[in-house]
Amino acid sequence: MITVDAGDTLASAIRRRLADRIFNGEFPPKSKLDEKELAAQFGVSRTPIREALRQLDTAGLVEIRPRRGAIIVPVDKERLGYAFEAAAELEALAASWAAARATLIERKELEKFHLEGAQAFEQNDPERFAAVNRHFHDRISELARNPSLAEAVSAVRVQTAPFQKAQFTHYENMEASQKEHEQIIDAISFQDTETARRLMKEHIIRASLWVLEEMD
Amino acid sequence: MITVDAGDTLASAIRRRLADRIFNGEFPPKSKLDEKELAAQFGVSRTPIREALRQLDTAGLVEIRPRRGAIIVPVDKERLGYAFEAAAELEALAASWAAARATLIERKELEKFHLEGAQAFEQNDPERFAAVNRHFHDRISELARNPSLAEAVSAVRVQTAPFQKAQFTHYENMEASQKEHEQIIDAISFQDTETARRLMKEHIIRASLWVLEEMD
DNA sequence: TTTAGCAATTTTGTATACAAAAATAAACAT
DNA sequence: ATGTTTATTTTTGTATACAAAATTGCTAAA
Repeated sequence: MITVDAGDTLASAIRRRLADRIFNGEFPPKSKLDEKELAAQFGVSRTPIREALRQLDTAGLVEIRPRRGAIIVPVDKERLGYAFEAAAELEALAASWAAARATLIERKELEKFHLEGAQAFEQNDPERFAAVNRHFHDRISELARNPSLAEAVSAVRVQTAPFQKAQFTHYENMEASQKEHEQIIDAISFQDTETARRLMKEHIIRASLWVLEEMD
Repeated sequence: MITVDAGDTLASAIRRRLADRIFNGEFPPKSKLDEKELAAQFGVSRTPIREALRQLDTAGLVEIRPRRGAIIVPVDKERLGYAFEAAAELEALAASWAAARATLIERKELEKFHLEGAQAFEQNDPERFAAVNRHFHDRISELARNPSLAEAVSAVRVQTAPFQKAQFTHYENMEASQKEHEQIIDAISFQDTETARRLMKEHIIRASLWVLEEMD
């Protein structure tokens, strides 16, 4: 049974819950999302389930084919490669704009993420490191001060998100990622837009290669 | 009354129809989309209308606030500026990738758009010129050979599309746009990725300035 | 054993019904 | 006239009902 706080609807609460579960990789790709089953699971009728599924469809998280129901969108290696390639460019752009547009205080505050990452790294806590990593990238999208770009970045990340979790189980990856974050923060701090752009692009491509490597 | 061809659903047909009408600026910003009224208009029940509206919401074309209905998303000048800024970068990226990745034949076929544009220009047909313009940009997104980038481009264009129609009513704009297209096609033809990128960025920024100028 | 065809079952898509919140109108006081 | 409270109407959100397509399972023929 799902509960919904005032001023919100069942459908949107369910949409968020489902999105979270999909991000966490709870549903294997191609697995079917049965409306009646989900309705029973959430303790509601099919109506809000259907509305949630339709929204997840246009958001790119599930795929609905007419009269054949919704399935978790199957992201094959090729498609994932495209998503990473695009993400590298978009986030690189965000980093360069962040370097140019964030205030000195905001740039300084990025150090916070570096410190939190260092902690997670020292405690060898990949779960937490992944969370810090996500927040770091989100923050840079914000600091780029362009909502349209931020939306584009997060739309692309929808594709890659379910796969990024695993990459930090390798100790070396956490270490390398942490170092790269430090350099990126430096570039942004000193408003070195071109270096920020280049480092972010390299950073994401490197992470992409790790993820794709795992998929063989 | 709406008709729906086999293998499709009312909801998705309605979604497309509504999207078209919104793109064409048929609904003024902030105008309310009444479910019952739309249902009567299309000759269907509220159910497919609601599903269509929810999808248009996540696509960014309308805004639904809980229990207060759907309105045409009000794109103010500031928001539009952000969208154009992002569009310039994304389409510039697409142009550079198209220059690098399209086949010789595909690159040659871009001339077709230039010819069609020239016709529309000579006949002083802004409507048709705008259509050719759209197809030209779409084609370049395709030739960039990255579906994720193509999606990002079209998502951003959702914001700007309703405003782009007007820009070619000015004869000079058509002329300038046509010349710029020619240069961009040349750069792509010769796989000059950096020139393609720069020209496309300038091209879109110039068009953006025209549109924003009109809004005072 | 496999495959083709058909009936039964399940699942989706749409319509309708009803409950609850929001918008509107009406009555009243200031 | 203006503003405030209450009653009425309208609109949205969710549940349920029903029709139609898709899936499943069965039977029988090759």
